[in-house]
Amino acid sequence: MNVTLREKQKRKPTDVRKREIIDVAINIIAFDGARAFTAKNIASAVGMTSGGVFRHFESMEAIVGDVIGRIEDILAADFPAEIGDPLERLKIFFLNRSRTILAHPSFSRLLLSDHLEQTAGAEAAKRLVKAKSRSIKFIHECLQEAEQKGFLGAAVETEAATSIIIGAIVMLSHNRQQVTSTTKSNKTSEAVWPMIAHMLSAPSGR
Amino acid sequence: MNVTLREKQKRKPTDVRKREIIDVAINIIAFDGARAFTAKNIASAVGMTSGGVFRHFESMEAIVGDVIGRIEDILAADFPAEIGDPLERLKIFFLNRSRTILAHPSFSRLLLSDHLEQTAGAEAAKRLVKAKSRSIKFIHECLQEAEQKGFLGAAVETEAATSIIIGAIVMLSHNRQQVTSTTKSNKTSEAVWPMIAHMLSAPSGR
Amino acid sequence: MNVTLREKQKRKPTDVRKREIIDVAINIIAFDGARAFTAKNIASAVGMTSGGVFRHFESMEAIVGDVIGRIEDILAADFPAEIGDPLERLKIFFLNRSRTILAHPSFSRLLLSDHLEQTAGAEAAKRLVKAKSRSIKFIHECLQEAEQKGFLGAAVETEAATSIIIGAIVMLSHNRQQVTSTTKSNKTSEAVWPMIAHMLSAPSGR
Amino acid sequence: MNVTLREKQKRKPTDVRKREIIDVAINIIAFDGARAFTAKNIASAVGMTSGGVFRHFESMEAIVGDVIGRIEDILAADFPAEIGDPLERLKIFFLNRSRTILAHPSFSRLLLSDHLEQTAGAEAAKRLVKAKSRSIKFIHECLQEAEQKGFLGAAVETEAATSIIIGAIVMLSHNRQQVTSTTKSNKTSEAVWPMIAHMLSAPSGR
DNA sequence: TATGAATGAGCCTTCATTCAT
DNA sequence: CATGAATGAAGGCTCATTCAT
Repeated sequence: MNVTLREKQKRKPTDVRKREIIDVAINIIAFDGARAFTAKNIASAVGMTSGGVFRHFESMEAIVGDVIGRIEDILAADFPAEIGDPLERLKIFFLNRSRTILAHPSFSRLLLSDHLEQTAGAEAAKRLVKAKSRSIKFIHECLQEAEQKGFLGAAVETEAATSIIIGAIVMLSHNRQQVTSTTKSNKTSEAVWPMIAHMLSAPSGR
Repeated sequence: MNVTLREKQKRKPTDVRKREIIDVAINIIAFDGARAFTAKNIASAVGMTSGGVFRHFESMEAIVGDVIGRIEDILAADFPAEIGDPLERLKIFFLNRSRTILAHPSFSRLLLSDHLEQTAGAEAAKRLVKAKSRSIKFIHECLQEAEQKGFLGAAVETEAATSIIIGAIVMLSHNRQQVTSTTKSNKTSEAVWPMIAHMLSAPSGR
Repeated sequence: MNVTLREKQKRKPTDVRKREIIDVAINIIAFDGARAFTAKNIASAVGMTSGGVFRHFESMEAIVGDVIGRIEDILAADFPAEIGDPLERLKIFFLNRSRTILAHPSFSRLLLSDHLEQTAGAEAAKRLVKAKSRSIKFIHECLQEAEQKGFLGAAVETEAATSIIIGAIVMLSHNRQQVTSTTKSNKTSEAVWPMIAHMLSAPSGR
Repeated sequence: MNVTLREKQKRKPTDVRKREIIDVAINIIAFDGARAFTAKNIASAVGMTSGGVFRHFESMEAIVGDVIGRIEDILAADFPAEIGDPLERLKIFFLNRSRTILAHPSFSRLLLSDHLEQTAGAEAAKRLVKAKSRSIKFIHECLQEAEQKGFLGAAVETEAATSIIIGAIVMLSHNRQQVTSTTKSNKTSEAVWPMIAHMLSAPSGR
């Protein structure tokens, strides 16, 4: 187990370093903010000097570009394959996305904060916006379909509902300094969907 | 011809300038990001030179401090006076807060972005966190009280519900690049509370 | 006379500083080479910190731009007003230019070295090239006119003569480490035109 | 199909590489300027990585040293063997040097630019200066001898003449952006010496 | 012999902050 | 109260150089 502490001068192939840098960059932007997104911070988190970063990325902007790429990929995996029932489809998406966000706590912060948009080049920023709105559109479409099929309660406004659902997802990872104690957030997240489902459903009486 | 060229050359008392600077600072941080929060940007938005800013504030950090102060004040006004029915109390708060946020679109962005926390000094950051969690606590307490009084549906988890409600509020001002067309967002926001109310209600009737 | 040695924190208006910087820049590029053309070198030669340079110029490139502007102006003053006799016109130009170059020893180095072209932005580089070729064209046109009027010796090739004349001018300020002792270069320069005149003249015999 | 892919992957002995590097270095300094004289530029022109350069040269300075060595050699070959008539001797030198410069267009640029002096170590710089002044001295001595023997026109000042002759040589390779069209420059160069000869001659006949 | 990762210094530029005016 | 010049500390990026592979 004493496999040495030689922490100096680790020489890793670009692929590895690139991945490390992107990971670190995501965390820095998400938790320390755009202002902390500096070459030096990245470098020292990865165990390098700032100059070394640029052997792997042409510029800071390029890093953000790849960060966004990574986000695109991960978010894209949440969309469920063809499922007939729109509410079922929505549920699957919601649970997938919740899982994703809990697995990558930095993500929702990133998605919400505009940090990325502001650090990214124009092209990458556009891609990010597109990735974001894809989720929104997906939710909204599910709801519209459900509405047409009469699955929704009369008082349900699809746009408002979309907004609420997204808000619910976003909040999942913004739990740090909140009521919730430690890892109970997991349970919390499980309790959320049923309530949303109830919200969407046709009220029996009233 | 010398019809009041005063507009430039304006030499204003500190009180006025301070207010201007804080307003501008809020907008910059909210919409252009922490990176754009520079003395020069502030100054030129206010119609000054960057040097002049420091006649009114000791440092950039001091500006952030006052920004947070302003936020504290505005948020504090949303809490309703003593109202018996916890759900009614919650509703009033929700509507107040919604109105506040729609009136100050920069606010929710600010609250969410962590920009402030990261730019502020330790003391101010703490105050901001407290202001944030006060709202959360308020919501949660309303819900707990309602639960105890049997006003909530059986499936309602107070923590999850808190999370959803906050999410709904947050989303109100994050509508820019979304489905919603222009000013319909106002209507959308009005449609939100009924749905939440329904979500909280007992499945049967009320 | 003891008007102080306070050399610190001299605060000068932009106009003055701009001029100082341009002067210094010319000398650095001319005598120390493009590699020494750094903000720090300029700054310390002027009595500033490197950062201060950019209060007066937007970028290094902008400095080069103005340097070229200055050169354009000075060179432009050498062209004589309308003079009938082409050889007389040429002589006046030659003497003007010689005087100019001896007064600004850095100039010919600058004009020859391509240092500037390489440091300048595309637009400024073009202007410089134009300024250079204007002199060449001027000389060549004088010679062509003289040729047509039969003022030149039969063996005189106008292009070759142009080349020689320019070479003679250029050499005037490249005398530092040469045979010439100190300031005799002035006399040398005076001796040059007669020889060129002789070179251009029709040989009496042969 | 495996018909000699050797072209890339070339692994060459130091001798070859050294020569390649020096050649490339000369061209870069001459045409792209001192600022472009970087290990990376050299390496990529030679088909290597920048690191590889230092297997053949200890430092950039060492490259410049060898570049100067090469120049010394080539320039040295221009001096004619013992020839009695000083003007004849001078003519031979002039033609040799012209040929040399037209064959190595980068040379005169190099000689004039001071790029080398500034990039070279002190010792190499001295060698370069010596190589330069040797030519000047040679010309001047020819002229002085000619003067003593009464071969020169009365108005001929040896120092001024030296200057003109050097200028003429220098200009030979600075013809790029000039009047001269393309390859006529060759002819131009041939036309130069007769004019200089005439300039040196006694005004009457010979 | 050559590649490719890494360092450290240096350069351009921006920025908070100070201060003479 | 405000401007404009100046400083010093970063920050992004390049570059010579080293060295493991």
